[in-house]
Amino acid sequence: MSNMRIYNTLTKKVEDFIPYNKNEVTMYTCGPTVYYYAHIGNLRTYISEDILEKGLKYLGYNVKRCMNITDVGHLAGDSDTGEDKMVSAAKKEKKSVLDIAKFYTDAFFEDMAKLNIKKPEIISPATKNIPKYIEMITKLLKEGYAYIAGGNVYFDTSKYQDYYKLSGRNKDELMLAVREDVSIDKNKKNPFDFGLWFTDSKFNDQELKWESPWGVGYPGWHIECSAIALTYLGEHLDIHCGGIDNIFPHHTNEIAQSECYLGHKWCNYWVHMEFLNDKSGKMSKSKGTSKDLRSLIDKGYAPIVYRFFCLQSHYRKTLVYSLEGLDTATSAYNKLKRRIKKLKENKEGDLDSKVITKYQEKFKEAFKNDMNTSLMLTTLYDVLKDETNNNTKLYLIEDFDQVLSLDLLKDEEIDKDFEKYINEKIKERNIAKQNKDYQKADQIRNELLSKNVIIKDTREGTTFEITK
RNA sequence: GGGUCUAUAGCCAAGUGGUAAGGCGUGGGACUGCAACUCCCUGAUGCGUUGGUUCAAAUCCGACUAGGCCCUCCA
Repeated sequence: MSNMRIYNTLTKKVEDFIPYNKNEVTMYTCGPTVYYYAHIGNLRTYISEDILEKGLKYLGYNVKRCMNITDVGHLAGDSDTGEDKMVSAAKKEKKSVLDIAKFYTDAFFEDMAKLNIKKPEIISPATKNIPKYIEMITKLLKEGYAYIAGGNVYFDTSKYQDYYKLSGRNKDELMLAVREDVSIDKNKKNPFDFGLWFTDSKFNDQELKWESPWGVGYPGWHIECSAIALTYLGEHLDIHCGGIDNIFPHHTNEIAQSECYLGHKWCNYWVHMEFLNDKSGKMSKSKGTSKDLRSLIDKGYAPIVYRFFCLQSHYRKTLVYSLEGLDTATSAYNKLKRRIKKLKENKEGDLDSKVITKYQEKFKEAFKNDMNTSLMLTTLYDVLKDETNNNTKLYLIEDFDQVLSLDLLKDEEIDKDFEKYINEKIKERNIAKQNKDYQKADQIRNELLSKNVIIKDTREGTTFEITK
């Protein structure tokens, strides 16, 4: 069997994927900062990661996946508030930082569930790993990769040769403090050194602080992911995922501190997910242009349609968010479901293993081709069009849906009373039709339509479909 | 200013040197009391522009143009 091929940011090439341990894959995915609802662009990343995990499993790997929840120490950029995001959200909502974290963590996993994103088996909040940060920082200090200045501990980027490898940058050409809200920290020896532990910063208004050998304080953002990944996934990581904006500095810094701590190479494959943009560019929480899943649902779009919308595209291409795109996806998704429903209503035939193997191979090839979800969907359409019997098709659809997770075979649940009501109305309408009382017939049809029930007149009789 | 990525029909998108998949939409037809659903038919002499390599380029190389993202908040 050929290997999966995936784009690796580290080498900037599509490469064969070969895990460190034969059939075992360790996968780390940067999780959310839980100070507000995750926005849909953010969720796009998690959808792609979900496909990656499930696709690897489909190929036969055991995947161990870990995700962090950032509930502390993430510096704020919101102008002059001088607070970190968690603290400022807590103040605004008059709750404690931990309450905020709990609330939005729960909301996050609710959104994940609505999008059929599997929960990673290991989820760890930043606040639960303080001893590991301290241990790592202690070792980095001892071995000279870090230094203390102004009460804080910093990583010394000049001690790590490959610091700019992931981002392809050049130290001399980076601009300092490009964003207005970034001020230059005079404690640093090199401008791109980064904080490992703070006891004194402009974000001193922290609710959560911990004892450490360097005083009471809180960890820097970057150490969190390294420590959690090392704790739960070991010294050799196969895949590290995240949004493309994390390449620099977050992932760059993770590599630096982890490899200096370990003394050897840490992670082989860095996989970055592109953005969901609107016509003006990036949508983000801080720009105020973000939308969360709730707002899509309010507009009448099903979460699963958003997943479908994302899968039509490729994870390494920016996808433009638009109502037109969502409408197109809704229409395509509903049509797809209807075709599958027809198959279910007419189950027949013996499973044709030859056909099954043929399409499974095609589906795998699509996934192995740098996770080409668009081609995976095309394979699904190929199955629907094939000459084979319905049971074989249904078998393949169910098989593919292990990865796609589009609820392809799921039936809408209908309330029994509602169903009875609809059937009565249909009977009433058919009588009206027989009497050529079309006004009444249309009136009933519109009435049902207003309740999201679509009437379908077929040769075999009248049926209905519930939308949403 | 530097880095990095992208550019195929109205939208999403395949294509990895051999003569432009697929999905949605649009238009036409069948069906229908009219619709909806379904079914059939329908679209790029063309792949941002421009040079080059080659028997052959959307695919490789160069230049240019446009756009995204990053340069210590973000997925």
